[in-house]
Amino acid sequence: MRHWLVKTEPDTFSLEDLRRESPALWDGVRNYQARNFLREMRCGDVVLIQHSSCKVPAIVGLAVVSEIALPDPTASQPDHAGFDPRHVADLEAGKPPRWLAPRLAYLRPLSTTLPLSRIKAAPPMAESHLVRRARLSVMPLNENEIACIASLAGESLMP
DNA sequence: GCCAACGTTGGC
DNA sequence: GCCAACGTTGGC
Repeated sequence: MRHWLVKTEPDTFSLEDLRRESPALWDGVRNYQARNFLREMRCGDVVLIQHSSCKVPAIVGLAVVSEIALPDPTASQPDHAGFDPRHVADLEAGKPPRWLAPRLAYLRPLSTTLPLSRIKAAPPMAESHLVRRARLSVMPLNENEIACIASLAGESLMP
């Protein structure tokens, strides 16, 4: 079982939205590195939900992967900002979809939200994707990073 | 709202 | 296939 971190803008889709709509399709990812990570997700993996582009960017709660590697339907909708004709062409050609979405089931909030500033300042995070790869919206966390974040959060990150 | 980081596009 | 121009992300 792996741990992942995903970013979402709470004005668009917050942890509370996920709670209400759980399980929800995690759509709209349009970055190849992030897509490749989505492809590696497996059912039962734990996903840390991070609010971004908001007052206090922070990890706010946990979800669990409930379905994997579904074609992202928003990439097939011409009226959608994430529309990509190459995605439609892939599907029509019987090729694997270019853009993927897992389905995530709400698990629980953190007892206290954990600001990104605290996470980034922790020495074990120095080599993490979170610190080193600006703008990446889906990333795996290794054992050290999970332990570090759990310690900062003061609670378990297990399902 | 600014702007650095950095991914994508397209001319050559 | 290089790389300059351009667009987007996201912390601050």
